Formats: sequence, structure tokens, C-alpha cells
Amino acid sequence: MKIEQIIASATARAVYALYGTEVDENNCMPQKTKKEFEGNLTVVVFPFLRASKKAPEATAQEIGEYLLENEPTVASYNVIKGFLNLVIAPAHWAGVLHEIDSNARYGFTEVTPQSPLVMIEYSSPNTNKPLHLGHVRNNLLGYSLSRIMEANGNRVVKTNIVNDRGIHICKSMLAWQKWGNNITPESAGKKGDHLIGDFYVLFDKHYKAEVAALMAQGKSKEEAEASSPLMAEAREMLRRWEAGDEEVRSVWRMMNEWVYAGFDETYRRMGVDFDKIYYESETYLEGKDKVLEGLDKGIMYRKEDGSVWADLTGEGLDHKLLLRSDGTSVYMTQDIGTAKLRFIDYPIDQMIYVVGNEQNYHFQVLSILLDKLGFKWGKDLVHFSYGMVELPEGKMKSREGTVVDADDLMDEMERTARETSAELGKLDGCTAEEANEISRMVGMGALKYFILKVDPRKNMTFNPKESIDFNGNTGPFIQYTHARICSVMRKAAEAGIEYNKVDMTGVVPSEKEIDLIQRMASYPATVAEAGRTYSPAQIANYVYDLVKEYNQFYHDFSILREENENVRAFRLMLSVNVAKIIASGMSLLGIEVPERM
RNA sequence: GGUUGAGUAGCUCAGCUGGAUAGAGCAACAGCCUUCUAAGCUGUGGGUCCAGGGUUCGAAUCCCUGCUCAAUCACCA
Repeated sequence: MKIEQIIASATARAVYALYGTEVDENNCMPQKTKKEFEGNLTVVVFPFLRASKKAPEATAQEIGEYLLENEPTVASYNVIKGFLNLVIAPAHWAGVLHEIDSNARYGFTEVTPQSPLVMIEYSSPNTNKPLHLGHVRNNLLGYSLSRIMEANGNRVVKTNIVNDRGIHICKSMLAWQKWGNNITPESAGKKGDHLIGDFYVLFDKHYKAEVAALMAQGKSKEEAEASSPLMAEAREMLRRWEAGDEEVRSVWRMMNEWVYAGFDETYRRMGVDFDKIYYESETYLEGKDKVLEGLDKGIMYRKEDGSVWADLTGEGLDHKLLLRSDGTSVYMTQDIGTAKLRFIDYPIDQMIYVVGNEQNYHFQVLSILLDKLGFKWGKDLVHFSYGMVELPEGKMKSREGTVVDADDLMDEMERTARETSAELGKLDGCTAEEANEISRMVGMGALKYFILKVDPRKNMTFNPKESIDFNGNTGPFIQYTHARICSVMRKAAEAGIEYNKVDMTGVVPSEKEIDLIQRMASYPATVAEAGRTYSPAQIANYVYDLVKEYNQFYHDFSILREENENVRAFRLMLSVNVAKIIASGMSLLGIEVPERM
């Protein structure tokens, strides 16, 4: 049983024995004692004053005395105002460390075939341009979340819905046909997604020029945009695509393949993957049946012009369009269709959509509609809504060229990691491959940690200068501590020290070591909390605190130079388990930890 | 205007179910490497926790009001 639970129940017994009042154990939960006071756990006695009818100090004193006499793990206590600080017997903490050491999957809940099936949708790119910083946040959050849900005993299906159809693709296709001279990613020596992105920009450039020319002829902006021949061509192309025109479709297939090849490379570098990919071109017609079904059941209604709507005024929302008057689908209809397909493919218990907060309204509506349409997970679907990524100068704007490209960003991070490592002489004696690996891990670690450590709900500022800083609360700082422990363990092995074969029963851990063990002991609760609140940031901040604590220990205590063999073994065990938790926590963030750096 | 989220040190952020004197990092300044990796450790300075009410023995945290910022409220996706 966890020590907090032991103390809580002993405290409840104490209150009953002393004052004859039954109190709920959950109201007796001790908290971690603040650094400036002596002790490990603190019971706040204010809630018991009604029962004791005594001053806070006196009450704390009496409960402390009771615990000291009746609860063997309590070694001593002190009282400050209404706070009862308990010192837990060092032997208990040594036992906790042994428990942690014996559990290779410490902090994780096992996944069984009976575990809930959670589907997580993330990434969901458009196929007309390469991934940028905003997608990076999405991908990292989505992947980390899937790891966290898995660690909490869920079966997880990672999914991606690729927006591979629509007017935006036609724009790129048209521009390529007009001005591309049959260029390919191979002939251009460029990633396919970037090549397509270039044509999308090219389309926009010509279109703008066209509109400007028309406006110069005296047309209003709206008139000019409406009469743009280029846009008309793009729309015509979309019409032909929807009609299944083979010429358009073959260009579309070819160009999408280029984009996918580019995306795959970016995903691989980011270290994210998917179990199942849906393509909007295959799902966008699916929602219609469901909507018509809803129409039959009276969940939706039809207007005179033939359009179909849902009345959500009962839920405090507005009326929502689901089928246009020409019978075609809108975005919402497609998402209903995708939901239908997914439920056929997987018996989902929970659905999590990792999508930016600009779609809060959409998912609020989707949840209500799916629920009304009979999806058992509809009502409780989770929209994992994250804030925008802004630059110090403000928002990213593709027109102003301030968009941070994902591939460029990763290049830059790895390059900086390499430079910094080389400067510090960390790559001395490494092979070229090792140096590459280390630079890659460190660069990506810095990027991922920088993004994941902040609360997803918040808009975050991405300052390139800060993101490549490797000191302080950063990924490399954490990775470094891990590498340092690995180094100590290597040296121990070289010296023939086998810490786990040494009898440590007599070792009394010091205060600092107990602080560390106590923090290690809260890892499972942190993992659970991160799963409950869908928060990678909680894991990130926990690991940081742990590392900070370990570095203090590392600085103040000798490990290999410790002469007492048992104490030395104890510290090695402590260190190796800190490293284990670092690696575990970082893996939940999708961050690798090198063994040397 | 409605809805949702955010507002904590100069900057970037923690602060989880209400608890003691609100914490890190960066930036500034001052220290610590012939000893297990100094990408580290230690110290100094820096705060009307947006404002005002309320609940409570106790509020950055919960409730109400207001202010500011962001997103959203399309027969776009």
C-alpha cells in the first residue's frame, strides 16, 4: 500500500480514537512536506478541529503522538501551527526503492485484450503544402497522448485523416499543369510536399495578380474575385474530380503520392506514426446516409430549398447545416461519415480528436450530433484542443513568409545540437554514426520538450532562440542527466561492481536520497494524472523536477567513490532507477534519451 | 453580441483534488571543475498571482461581476 494511504487511514483511526468522530480517509490524505520543514509527509489538521474542539497545535500534537505510537512507519513528528509534519522511517523508503527497482514497467498499467479501445486522431494534414510548426505541435501532442493513454492501460489506435481533396488541391494541380513543365520531385531534387506547396503559392500569386488586374479595370474586389478565370478553372477541375474524370484523377493521384512520400519522411523524422490512415476522398460521401437516417428519425429537418439542418437551439447552440441545397456534404457531414467508418473498423470505446482550438465549436456540435445519431462514444468524445503556436513577432503568416517549416526546423535543431555538442567536446571519440545519432536525439529532444512542456490549451510562443538553448528546463538537460547516469553505470560495470548482488538491508538513506525516492514514488500517480487530464506537460514537468533533484544529489554525494560497499550499491540502484524513470517519462513524450552525449 | 480558453517575476512557463513565507528556467550579477560527464551545482536581486466582490479557519486555485488577449459563431475545410 502507498504510504499516503497508510497515513490517511491511520489518521482517520487516530481522530476516531481520540475524539470519537468518524472521518473519511480521503479527507486525511497527507501532502508532501514543504522543503523548509522537517519531515516527508504533512497532515493538515484544520478539518479535524470540529471533532477535537481544541486548538490546531494541540490537535496536531495529539494526532502526532497517536501516530507515533500506533503507526510503525512514522519515525517522528513535529507540529507547526495546524500542520503535522511526519518523518517516515528511512527503512520504508529503502523498501520503496526496491519495489521500483523490481518493476521494469514501473508506473504503467498493463494493457489487456479487455482494455478500453481508444482511438486518437491527430496530424490530419492537407495535401497541398508541407507541414509547419503548427502541425508539429499537433503531431507531438497526438503521439505523446497516445503513449500516455497506452501507459494507462488503454488499447490505442492512432489514426490520421488526410484531407486529400478539395479546391486547395486543385489549385496546386492547376498551377503545376500550367507552369510546372512536368517537373517532378526527382527532377527538382525536392521533397514532394514542398514541391506541391510551391505550386500552391504560385497559384495564389497568379490569382492575386489576376484580381489586381481586374480591379484596375474598375471592378470591386468581390467582383474581381468572382470573375477570376483562374479560380473558375480550379473550380471546374474540382467538378471534374468529383465526377471521376480520369485525367484529373490521375494527376491528382500522382501529385498526392509525391506529397505522401514527403509527409512520410517528415513523420519518420518526428518519430510519429499511425495505425490506420483515412483519406477524405474515400470518406467524404459517407456521412450523407447517416444524415438522411437522422432526417427519418426526426433528428434533422429539411428546409424548403432542400438543404438539411440540425436544430441545436435546445443545446444552447444554433442551427447547423449538414447537407447543402444541392445535396452535397459539408465538413460536419464528412466527420460524421468518418466516424461511421471508424466505428465499423473498430469497436471504439473512446474517441480523441487532436485538433486546434479554432475548431472548438465544430467538435461541440459533432459531439451532440454523434450522440443523437447513436454513437455510444459520441457524447463523451474528447476534443483535445490545443492553442496556436505564435512567433515572437506574432502569428505565422504564409503570405509574409513567416511560416516555420517542419523540415527546416528539424534540420536547424539537429545542426545546432551538433555544433553545441562539438563545441563542448561531447562528440570526441565518437564514430560519425554515433555523432549523427546523438545530434539527432538531442536536437529532436530539444524541439519536442520545448513544445510539450507547456500546457496544450495555451497559445504558446515559439522563440527559436530559446528553443535551441540546451540549458535549464530543456530536453537536452534531461537527456544529459540520463547520459551521465549511464556513464556512471558503465564505470561501475568496468570496475566489476554488481550493485544488485549486494545486501543493502542495513543502509539508511539520507534525507536527500529520501527526497529523491519520494519523488520517484509519485511517478505512477503522475502518469495516471497525465492520462486523466490528457496532459503531456505534466509528464514533462515531473521529469524535470526529478532530474533537478537528482542533479543536486549527484553534486553532493559520491557514488563510485563511496567506500562503504553497501551505500555505494544503494546509490547505484537509486541512480539506475532515476535513469529508468527519465527514459520512461521521456518515452511518453516521444523523446529518446542517449546513453552518452 | 453569444460561446470557449487564457491572464502568475523583464521574458518563457510550473503551481493537479483549496493549506505553511507563490516556484523553475532564461536574462543580470557573484561563486564552484587535478576527483563518478560543468549541457551541471550554489547564491543574490526581481511578484498589487488582471481588478473587485463572495465562500472558507485558510484562495493564485472554488463562485459571481468586470477588464484584457486569443479562437470561434459560413450552403469554406
